[in-house]
Amino acid sequence: MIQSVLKAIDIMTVFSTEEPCLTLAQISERLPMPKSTIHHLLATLISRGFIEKVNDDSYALGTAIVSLSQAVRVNAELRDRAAPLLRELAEIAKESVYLTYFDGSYILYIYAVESSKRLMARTAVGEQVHLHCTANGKSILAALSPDRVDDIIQQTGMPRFTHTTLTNSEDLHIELAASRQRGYAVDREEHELGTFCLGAVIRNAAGEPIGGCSLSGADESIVHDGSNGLAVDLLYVAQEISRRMGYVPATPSLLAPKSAHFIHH
Amino acid sequence: MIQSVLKAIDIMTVFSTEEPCLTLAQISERLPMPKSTIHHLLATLISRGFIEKVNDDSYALGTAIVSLSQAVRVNAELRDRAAPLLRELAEIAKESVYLTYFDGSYILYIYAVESSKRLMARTAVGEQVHLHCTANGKSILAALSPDRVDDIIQQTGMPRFTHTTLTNSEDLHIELAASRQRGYAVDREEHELGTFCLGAVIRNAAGEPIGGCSLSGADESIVHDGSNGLAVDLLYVAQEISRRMGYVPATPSLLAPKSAHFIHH
DNA sequence: GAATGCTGTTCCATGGTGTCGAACAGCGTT
DNA sequence: AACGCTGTTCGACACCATGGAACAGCATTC
Repeated sequence: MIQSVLKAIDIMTVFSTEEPCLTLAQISERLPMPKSTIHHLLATLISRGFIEKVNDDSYALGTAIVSLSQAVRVNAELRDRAAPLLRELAEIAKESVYLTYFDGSYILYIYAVESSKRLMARTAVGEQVHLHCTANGKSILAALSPDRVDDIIQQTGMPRFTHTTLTNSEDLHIELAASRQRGYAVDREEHELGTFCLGAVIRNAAGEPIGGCSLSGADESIVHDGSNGLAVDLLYVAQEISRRMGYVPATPSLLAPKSAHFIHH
Repeated sequence: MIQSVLKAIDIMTVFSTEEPCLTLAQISERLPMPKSTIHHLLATLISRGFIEKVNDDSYALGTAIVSLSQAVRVNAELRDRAAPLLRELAEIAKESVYLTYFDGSYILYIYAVESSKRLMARTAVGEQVHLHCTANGKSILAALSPDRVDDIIQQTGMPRFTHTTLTNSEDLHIELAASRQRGYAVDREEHELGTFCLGAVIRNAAGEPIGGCSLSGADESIVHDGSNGLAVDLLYVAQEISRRMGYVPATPSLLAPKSAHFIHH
């Protein structure tokens, strides 16, 4: 463990969306390091564009980080294979589409096609979210063993976000059984009021769940069973992404996209 | 300059979209450091999620970088203010919309609403591109002094990407004059064959150009003057983003969105 | 207007620690 | 069984990161 590198990383992780700009004094009161040490590290990070100075008296994360994230493994291997399919799905559904990566305990949003109906300013890409409260997360949990599910919720907890959030293990397991039967998971404002989602799991060559994709809308109708063919299209896309990741289904599915718009790649 | 931090950064920047996974041996042959040093640094970066191991014998950039990029200044200050407007624009135009940040020499793509017409898998977000060959870049150059333009092209050069790329200063200055008159810039497959763009500049409170936004399509009709109201809508959006960044126009513009769909915020 | 509190920045001696060669271990190939 | 190739661990030396203290720039204050 190289201490100066750890310190440099600690400095970078002090910045947040809420506080993108910090002065040296603010950084030093959040970290147990003397100002001079922080100053040395900041100068080093500035030289490589990881930190930038704003207004001569405060610091912020620099653009080099945005460029770097292009080369992150999940972006190159998962996102870039999934993106064209997700854009098609978004167009057909006329709703926002999200792609997430499962890191073992949480999901990380790695791609979004955001419709104009989505009013929130901040894009979800880069956000880390619990599994129990999203369609994406529940589609992944439904693909894991019950023991594994219990391990994860013990580790991360099941915090409440809205009045519909599932907050105990029993309810979650019932919901996961329903998701397995349907083939996809549903989120009825469980993470965010005014957001309803359908989510489907994505698997790798070993058959393990590695992420999910979801359709997200502000209208409850999106989660009504069979009210439209959105779920079928979502499942087709998730299956096709899995196939591109090397997954070979045990029982070959004949699932075809409902929408005639789908180009077969 | 803390050397171990510089080395850690050098290691991270060895990874690319083309080679997201590298073995220790591959890293060491690209960098003038002994394997053991690289190994120590990798272990440190792994402990914070900046690097991850894949398949027990190779390394890749980890997901912590994706999360970090959420807190990068331009994302928090520019992207999050512009995103809702850009999503509306994309919906009205039915084309891809891009937001770029001007770092002084290049533009960096920081947000995209990608339409299903865009076939390329990789999203542009995170990519750094020259100014002279994109609508976004030219709208920024058109807002700078001729001297500043010359400085930039001397520094970065004017590499050719397609047969329509402008590759000499004279042509560029003529084109920039036309852009100034129109109020927006045009890219006729100058960066990528099959991609036509309209670009408009975004300014900060001091009136300086800080970036641009663009409409991008695969069809040449998008750049035909007045063939549709897309340019007007684009200019409205760019102006509104500038306003949100604190810009107060010297001569108050009465520019209103042509499209009746536009919600006035 | 001098003094005070705050910034960010620089200096410098000390000892902790990053460095790098060499040795080790785990595989697949020859 | 010996070899070449991985990634990994060890250890001693020299370097350099460290952090206190001093400096400088700038408002605010008395």
